[in-house]
Amino acid sequence: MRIGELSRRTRIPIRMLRYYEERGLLTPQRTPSGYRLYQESDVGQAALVSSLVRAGLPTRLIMPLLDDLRPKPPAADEPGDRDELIALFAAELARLDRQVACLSLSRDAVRQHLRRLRAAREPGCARSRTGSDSGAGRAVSGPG
Amino acid sequence: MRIGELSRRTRIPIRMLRYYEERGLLTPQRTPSGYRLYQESDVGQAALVSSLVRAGLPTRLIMPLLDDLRPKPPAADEPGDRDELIALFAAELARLDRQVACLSLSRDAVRQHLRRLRAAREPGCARSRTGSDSGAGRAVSGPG
DNA sequence: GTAAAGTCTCACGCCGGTGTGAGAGTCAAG
DNA sequence: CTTGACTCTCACACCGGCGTGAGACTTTAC
Repeated sequence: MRIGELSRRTRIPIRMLRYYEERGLLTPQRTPSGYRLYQESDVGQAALVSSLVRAGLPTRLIMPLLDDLRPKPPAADEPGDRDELIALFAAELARLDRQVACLSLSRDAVRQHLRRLRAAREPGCARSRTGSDSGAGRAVSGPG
Repeated sequence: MRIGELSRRTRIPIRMLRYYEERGLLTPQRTPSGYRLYQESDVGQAALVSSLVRAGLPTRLIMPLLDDLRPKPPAADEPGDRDELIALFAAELARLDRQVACLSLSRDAVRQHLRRLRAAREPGCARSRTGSDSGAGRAVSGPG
């Protein structure tokens, strides 16, 4: 499929799909005329990438993550900077740990705040069903 | 205390402390000569703010959060944009939930990746106790 | 052939969070 | 007084994620 269809199906702006490619997170083929050609599996991949990006992960980190999550043979990287890589990822892991902690804390705070906000709204005046949903979800969906 | 001490104690760059003030997240008093004067309680506050920011919360949302967490009388905001605020925070909450999930996933993947990396390095050579720490934590600490 | 929709690249710009430096004022210590 | 550490404001700039527009080409539909 071409970029437009992928965009429609994933709800990811075309701009972003190109951006992901620029970052090496999506590697569509090209038609002779230069149009990007995506495969069915790219739908899931794109959604995943988008999800990770929105989670605040730097794209640099997403790439190796994708490599790791895919059914890839434990092939030969360049051994040599292994130690360096290990250090890098260890640092990254620590950072992620901290970030998760912060995030959880923030989430709890927001939750708390929301609760109060909602409680404070209807002290007595019954105001049946003020729409208070939160259209979340449906971002990462498998290609099926 | 002045900004330098606060910076040392919170490990937050001075620049950022000023930035937080600019955003209304920290409101130090001033000496006659213009120096910022922080109180003991600002240590915790600053740490919290920093934590929230690093978690990806936009500063605009942090402000009302802080208001909420503080021992404040349930005073009169402008009622009117309440609904708007609620919607906003609901969306933010959803975002955070997703973010936490994604982040955890990523963290696990990184962990996994690290494990493989490390395993691949020492196929046979016993090398007792390869240091594998990750100095996380100790970001948000209460003032006392 | 022509029009319309889709795509390409390139490039500018915004925003939020940060780093950094310049130039001036403040304060404590000698 | 001078000196050095600290602080002030202002301002430029970077980076990452994103929007948007220009100008050219491709594909599709009539």
